[in-house]
Amino acid sequence: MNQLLRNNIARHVSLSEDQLQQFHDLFEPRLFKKKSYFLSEGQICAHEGFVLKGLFRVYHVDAKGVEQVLYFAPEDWWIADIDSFSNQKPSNLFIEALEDSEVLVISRKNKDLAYEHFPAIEKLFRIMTQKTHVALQRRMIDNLSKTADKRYQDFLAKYPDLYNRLSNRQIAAYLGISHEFLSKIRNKLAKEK
Amino acid sequence: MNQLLRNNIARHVSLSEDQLQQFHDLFEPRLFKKKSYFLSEGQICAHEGFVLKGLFRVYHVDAKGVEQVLYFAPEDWWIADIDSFSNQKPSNLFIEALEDSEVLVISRKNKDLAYEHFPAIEKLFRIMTQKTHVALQRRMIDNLSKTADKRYQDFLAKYPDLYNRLSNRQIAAYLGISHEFLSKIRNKLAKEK
DNA sequence: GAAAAACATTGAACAAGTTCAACAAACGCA
DNA sequence: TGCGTTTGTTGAACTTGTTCAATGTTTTTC
Repeated sequence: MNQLLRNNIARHVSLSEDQLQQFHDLFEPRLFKKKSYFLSEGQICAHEGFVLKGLFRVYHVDAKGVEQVLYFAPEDWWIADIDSFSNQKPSNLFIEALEDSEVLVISRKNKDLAYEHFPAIEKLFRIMTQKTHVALQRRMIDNLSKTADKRYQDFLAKYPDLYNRLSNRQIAAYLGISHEFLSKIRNKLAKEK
Repeated sequence: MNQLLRNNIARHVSLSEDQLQQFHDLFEPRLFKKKSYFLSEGQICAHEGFVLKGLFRVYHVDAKGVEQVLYFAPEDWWIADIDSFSNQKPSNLFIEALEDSEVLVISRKNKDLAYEHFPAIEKLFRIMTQKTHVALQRRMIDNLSKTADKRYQDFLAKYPDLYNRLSNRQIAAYLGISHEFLSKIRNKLAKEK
C-alpha cells in the first residue's frame, strides 16, 4: 500500500487496513515521460490517476489556439477529466506531464467496482469533488474580482513550491493573461522592491 | 413526495419508492419572500435547499463591495454554501431570493442521516457535485477565453428563461463586468440587427 | 558542443473594460 | 397617484490587458 495514497484517503474518510489494501489493488503504476500525455482532446478518459511523483498540467485549447490551464497536479493530486471519465464521452481537455512522472491509475471499471463494494470510497470521492469545487468557486471569484497583478502574487503565495517548477508561460495560462503581460507584471513587482 | 424533487433525483440514481419517501420526509418546506436571505455572509449554512418555486442568486461581495454572482438558482436547482454546510464554518456567500420562493430544506443532521442509511443518496450528491463542478470548469474556461460580448450572448442562449427574470445588473455581476459596460454591449448588439 | 527550439523581456499601438457623473425610465409601495 | 428608489443608458477619461515584432537567453536535442 502506497503511503502517499493512504494518507490522501485517510485525510477524508476512514477505511480498514484490509479495505485500503483491496482498493489499492485496483490501481496500477504507470510512468509518464515529460511532454507525454495522460489524456488528449478527443480521447475518452479511461483512467483516473493519483500522482505519486512529477507534475501535470490540465488545460483546454480554445478556438484561437490559446491554452487555458484549469489546474496543475503535482504529487498527491488526482488527475482526470471527470466529465469524460464519468460519462465516457470524448474529452476536450489535455493532461500533459511537465516532468517525468509516476502515477497510480485506476480504470473506470475498477472504480465502479470500488464504489460498489466500499461505500466509504463513494463518500471519499464525494468529499474530494466538493473540495475541488469549493476551490474552483474561490478561484472563479478571484478571477472576477482581482487584477492579474494580485492574482499572480496570490498564486506565488499559495503554490510556492510550484513556482520553480513552472515556466512563466504556464503560470500566465493559469492566470488567464498573455505571457508578455505577466513579464511586465514581474518587472513592475521587481522594481517595487 | 414532491414530483419535482422525485424527477431531479431519478435523473441521477434509482431509489425505491419507499426510500424516496423516507428521504423526502427529511425535508421541510419553507417560504422565502423576495429580498429575504436563505444565507448571509458570516452565518453557518445550516440547511441545503431544493428550489420548488422562485429564484435565488448565490453571490460573494469582495473587499471593494463589488458583487460576484456564482450562480442563479431557479426551480429544480439546489442551493447551499457547500463549504460552510459541510464543514460547519462561517460562510462568505450570500444567497438571496430574487422572487417570492418556495424551498424544500434539509438540515445537516438529516443529510448525514440520509448518507448513512441510503448509499444511493451519497452517490446522488457525488454525481451532482461532479456535474456542477464540470459546469463551473466550463465557465472558468469561457471567462478566461471569451470576451464579455460573447459571454453575454452565450448566457442568453443558455438561460433564455432567466433573461426576463433578472435585471441587467444581476447578469453583469454573473458575467463579471460592470453594468455600464453590459449596457454598451446591449446597445451595440441591438444596432447590429 | 552546435543548432534548433522554446522561453523571457521590452516597446509601441491597440482593444477591452472601468469609473464617474449625469440623466431618463421603470418600479415599488404607501 | 405620486414620491422615492432602483435600474438602464450614454459619454469622456482612464486603466488593464493584448498583439505584434524584435532581441537576447536558456533548454533541448542530436
